[in-house]
Amino acid sequence: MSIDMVELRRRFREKQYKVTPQRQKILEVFADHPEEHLSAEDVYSLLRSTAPDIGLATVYRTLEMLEGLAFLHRIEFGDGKSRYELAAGDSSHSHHHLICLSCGTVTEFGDDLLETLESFVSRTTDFQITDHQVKFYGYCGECRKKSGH
Amino acid sequence: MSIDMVELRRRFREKQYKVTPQRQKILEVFADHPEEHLSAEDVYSLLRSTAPDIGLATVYRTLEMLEGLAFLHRIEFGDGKSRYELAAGDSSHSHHHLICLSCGTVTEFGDDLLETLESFVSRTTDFQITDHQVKFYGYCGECRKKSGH
DNA sequence: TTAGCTGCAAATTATTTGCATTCCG
DNA sequence: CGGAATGCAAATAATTTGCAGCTAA
Repeated sequence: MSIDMVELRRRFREKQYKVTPQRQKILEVFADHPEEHLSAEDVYSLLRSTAPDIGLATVYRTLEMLEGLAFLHRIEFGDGKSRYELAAGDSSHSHHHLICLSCGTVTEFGDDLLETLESFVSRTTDFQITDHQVKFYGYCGECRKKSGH
Repeated sequence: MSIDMVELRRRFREKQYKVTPQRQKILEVFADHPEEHLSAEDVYSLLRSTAPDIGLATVYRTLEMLEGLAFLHRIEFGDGKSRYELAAGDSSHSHHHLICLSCGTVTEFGDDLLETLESFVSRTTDFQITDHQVKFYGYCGECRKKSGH
């Protein structure tokens, strides 16, 4: 996956953010690791080889900013650290997470059945939904085989 | 809402946990604050008047234990602290959270449309789901009125 | 009696912030 | 040039842990 630099510059300019090499490198890390849920520390480690001079504080500041610009999605899996993933380009960002209670593995599950629920909520409340997040907890195939859950 | 002490003693005995006054007080706090999402610090503060000698560490340890026993549900709203709420007695624990991006208010939304999605996942993957968590982000009625989102 | 609890203080861990310096636009 | 952004180190904030003294079963 690669980053649309034109779109990036446009969105940055809008908020008068500067396009710095650090920010580009950080986004690249996500582009190079699709389907992964990276913590600030993860990103920092992954940058060690390519750009060893980027500070951890910069990573934190950049992640926060990129989330604000909707380039990244923040997810909390309950392990104490925030994790991020590249937001899908368009609207169909709908994928959910299956979290195994036994081994902790997180797998993706893409689907849009949730749209039904979303529109139902919109219809029955005065809440305007812009985004959603779903997590399923349970036992993955591997673990079920091993322990028979 | 009140706690079923018989059930509690039964579940505690199973894991040989002791029924201490501290643990009871902590559960009472949740019983006295339904529909709220309390952090460890919240619980600790609420106990100040009734049981000023309960330490914060005990609160943390108890919350973790009660989550393990499924007496409590843990939720992360992304504000840096874990929050807990009383798990509904039976299976119909299904209520979701509507999180306002503008004012931060979290409201409950009870529904079970999600069962459909859950059974679909079960059917199409080898993942056995035991629980789920849904969060909707958007703008609440109040804020929409004010800012016209 | 005794394994499990508790309170307290000290230790960790994730994240934030102050500030002098550097750099994009 | 000038306001933003960066790196580093120090500061916070949430949660965890070690330990000696308690207490439920």
